[in-house]
Amino acid sequence: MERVKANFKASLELALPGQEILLERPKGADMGDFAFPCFRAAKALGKNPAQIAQELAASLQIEGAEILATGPYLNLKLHPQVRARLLLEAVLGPVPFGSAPAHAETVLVEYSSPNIAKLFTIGHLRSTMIGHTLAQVNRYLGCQVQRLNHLGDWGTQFGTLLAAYKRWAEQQNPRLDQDFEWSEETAEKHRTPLFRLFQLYVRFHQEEESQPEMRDEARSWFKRLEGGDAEARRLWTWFRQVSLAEFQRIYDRLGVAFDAMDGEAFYEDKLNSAIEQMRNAGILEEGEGGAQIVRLEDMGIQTPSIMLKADGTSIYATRDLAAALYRQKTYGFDRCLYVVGSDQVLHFQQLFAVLAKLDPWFKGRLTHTPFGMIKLPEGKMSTRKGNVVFLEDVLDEAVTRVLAVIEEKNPELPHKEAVAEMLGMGAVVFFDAMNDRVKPITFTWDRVIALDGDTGPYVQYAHARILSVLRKAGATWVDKARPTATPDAAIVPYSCEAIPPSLLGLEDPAAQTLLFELAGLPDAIRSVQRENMATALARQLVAIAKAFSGFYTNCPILWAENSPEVRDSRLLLCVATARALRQGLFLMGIKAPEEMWWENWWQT
RNA sequence: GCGCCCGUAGCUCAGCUGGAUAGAGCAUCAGGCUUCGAACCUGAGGGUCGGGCGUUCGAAUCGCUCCGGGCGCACCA
Repeated sequence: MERVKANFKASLELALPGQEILLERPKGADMGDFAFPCFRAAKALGKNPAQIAQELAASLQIEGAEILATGPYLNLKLHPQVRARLLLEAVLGPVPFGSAPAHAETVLVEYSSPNIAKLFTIGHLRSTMIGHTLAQVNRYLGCQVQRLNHLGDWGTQFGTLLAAYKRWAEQQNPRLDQDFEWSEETAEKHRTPLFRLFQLYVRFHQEEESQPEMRDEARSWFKRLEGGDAEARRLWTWFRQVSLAEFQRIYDRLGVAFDAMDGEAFYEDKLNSAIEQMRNAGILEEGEGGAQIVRLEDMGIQTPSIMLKADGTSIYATRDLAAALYRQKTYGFDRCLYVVGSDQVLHFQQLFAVLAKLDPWFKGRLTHTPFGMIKLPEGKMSTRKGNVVFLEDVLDEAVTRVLAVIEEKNPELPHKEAVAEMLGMGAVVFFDAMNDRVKPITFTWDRVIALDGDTGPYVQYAHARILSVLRKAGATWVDKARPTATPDAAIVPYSCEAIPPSLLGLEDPAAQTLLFELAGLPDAIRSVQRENMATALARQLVAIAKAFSGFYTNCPILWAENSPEVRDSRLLLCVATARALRQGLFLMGIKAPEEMWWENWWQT
């Protein structure tokens, strides 16, 4: 497929010397596989674009394809047989479809980064799953990826927590294992020490509004913590431990993992040298009220970056700076992506500006990948105010709804719970990717857990139907659509399949459309890497699933016109589609059940 | 007030390094299961791409401006 494209491009370069040849993907299979818009060439040559297209169509020849002038476009359209052969070779060949060979580029992806002592909300899902997808895709495309979880385990919030614990918990419930008499538990499953910590945090902020002096209490506790106070340290360690245990449970459920979990506290002993570097560079100065700041007006940023507060303690900017310097030394990265919400754009602009002043090496290597916040219909979510939607509640609700559908449509299905888990997760995670833009999302249960239409379960359903057909065709066919071994972090490995000489039965327009959409997958994967958004991949998977449905309803597979050759080519197309869907979902962290059925190849 | 982001079908959103007739899903309406999974498919209606001006052979896409919404703006992260 790539060879034909390169061939086409080379021919055009020969025919139009000096012109830059940019090939596009036509809108549909009937128009062709590659398109060359003639507008620019027309302008340069002072001719009508449609006329140029016709002249080129008459003069160019590519084996196995027609070259057609369609208005101002010159389209290369492969013969159906050739298209089928090239595509099946690409999907079923030895190289994972759409992947790229390993190369030396090192990409750091910082994502998830929850705050200790707070619970995972639906808001954390975005950073976690977008980051996971970016990490997977970059690895698939041959980059050396480091997945970093920059845990929020340091800062004034711990002062808040320590102060709150001392005030209300130490006497009443020092181990946080039972209810506070002043609180209302929300649900049985939240009755954990971490949830009690969360309650302390919320209460502190509520009372702080009427008693501003409590803020100083919190700040002084953080100062004690940063100063090495033994009691503060002991409690901090324990809070952290309690939190990590619950985070891990959620990561396991989401199938997300990290190469490093160095939180903010990890950089504590690296802050001084970072401050020193800034001082030596002469960019640190004293601002209003005695804080140490870096002025950034010359970089077009009016708000200076605070590096040390007036009381001498560090701030998140200090720790982010130290982290970047540490990563420079440790990984020598080419790119570092920060998958963090759009409410922090200014912070990252400041951070990148300070780093660029400190060392030009950083220029162009740092990218903030912002995403829109998730709002509730009644307004912004705020952990402090306690009006949040917890991620686990969303996942549980999704699974419950899927289970209800199963009971209705397929009550005999074995392993219902496991299948429901995969589909519920798929619905929530896929929804997030479909809308991966900077716009804020208003959370409503029905939207996030939709199961019909352009959703994860739609794609998963297409996959399950394919496997159902293959099961009826025989065990060897099922095996072709199954991974051959445990996948590594980004690649589901499949066996290489020989393509038979005859590929009858794929000339039907529905089959050709499916081939065309499959051919769009590599571009979609590259687009994820380029745009740092999962949207293109999610939408291409829907397009493939939709095209499969068309193929499935229009082309009989198992009893295809009494022709074994037709049957085999169509089965092969099914295998290719199943692999593409499964691989694509896998990159997004979504599992594809075979019968909406339990399977456990990824666990061992 | 200043800065950044966003206004596309009734609803939720794609499409944005300018290019083919602006596309999906949901909802509504009309059809399709004695045959490979109907968690599906086929069709219909539905649009001043927020308004205006500009650049261009060509603008949803680029620039300016106005309107509407979100976020941020020095010791939280």
